[in-house]
Amino acid sequence: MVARKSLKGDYCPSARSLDVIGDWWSLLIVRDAFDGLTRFGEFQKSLGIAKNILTERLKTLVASGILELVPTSEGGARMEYRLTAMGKDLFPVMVALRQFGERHLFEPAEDHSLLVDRASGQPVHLDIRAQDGRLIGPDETVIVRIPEET
Amino acid sequence: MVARKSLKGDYCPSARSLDVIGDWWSLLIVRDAFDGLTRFGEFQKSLGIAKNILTERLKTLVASGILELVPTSEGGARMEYRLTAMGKDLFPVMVALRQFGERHLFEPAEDHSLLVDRASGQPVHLDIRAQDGRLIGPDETVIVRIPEET
DNA sequence: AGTGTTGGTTTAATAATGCAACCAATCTTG
DNA sequence: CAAGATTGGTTGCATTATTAAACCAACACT
Repeated sequence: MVARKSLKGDYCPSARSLDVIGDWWSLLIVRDAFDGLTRFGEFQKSLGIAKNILTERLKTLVASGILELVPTSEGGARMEYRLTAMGKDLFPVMVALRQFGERHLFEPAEDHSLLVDRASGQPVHLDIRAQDGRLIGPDETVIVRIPEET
Repeated sequence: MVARKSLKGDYCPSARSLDVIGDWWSLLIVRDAFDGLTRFGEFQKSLGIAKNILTERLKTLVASGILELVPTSEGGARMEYRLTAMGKDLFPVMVALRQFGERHLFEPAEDHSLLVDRASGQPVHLDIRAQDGRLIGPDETVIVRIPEET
């Protein structure tokens, strides 16, 4: 595996994230995991992914600490894939992707799914704010380099 | 291009988003665009991507409405790639990816970059809230199916 | 007018992906 | 508890995507 450039060493946090979950299938697997799927066969059926590819993706997701392989809750010898705490931290990524899709990738008359607060049934909101609570857009931000403290 | 399954028809908004920007390079190009890069050569140099692939990715990003090709600000005959309004709506996705990376993909002593509010110099926050302002995690949400209204 | 830069295209080699067949271990049913 | 079905893969081959390098036309600069 020489070809595809690895971003592991990149100082940009987004690039590192993409290095881990930036391929075509990984985020779809994670989405299904958020939807409650846990078994190899469930992912395979839901995504229509080739089984060897699924095997490899699950393996790297486990190796990255996003999924873990635990004994199934029914107590059998079979295993299931579950989101770790780190995996659950991908929630904002999923919500952001979902909201972008909702906003731009559906026809007005087309039906789609919606993410709602279980308690109230109302849609959830994602926003980016400054420390003082102001809503912030891309033009009001800068990227600064934090040097390691020695 | 027959092989890779298209998710265009999927009812899940996240899947549709991934269909548009879910390949390996597109989000990195978008990240660079947020960082102010506009020219073919700038992207190519920044990413180290093969030029033919960059050509194709830029073409599809333009076709999807995320980038647009406009005459360069200096007035020459050359063109530059700029984020559209739709493209700028990917900001939350970039911020979410960045924060995931900051949290999980750097050693404590390693230096990295940080996204800050230009006005205050303080880091920006991304949160997911219910309508009443409560912070919401993955387990407090459900996905509901909105049927098209007829 | 000549030279370098920009923004590509083309070609050939290599890597990733898909697909179908196969297989061992588990689970279910009689 | 044996027989068949299901689960969770692995293997090999065909197809597709990506890369690297060479090439090229249009512009910009002097």
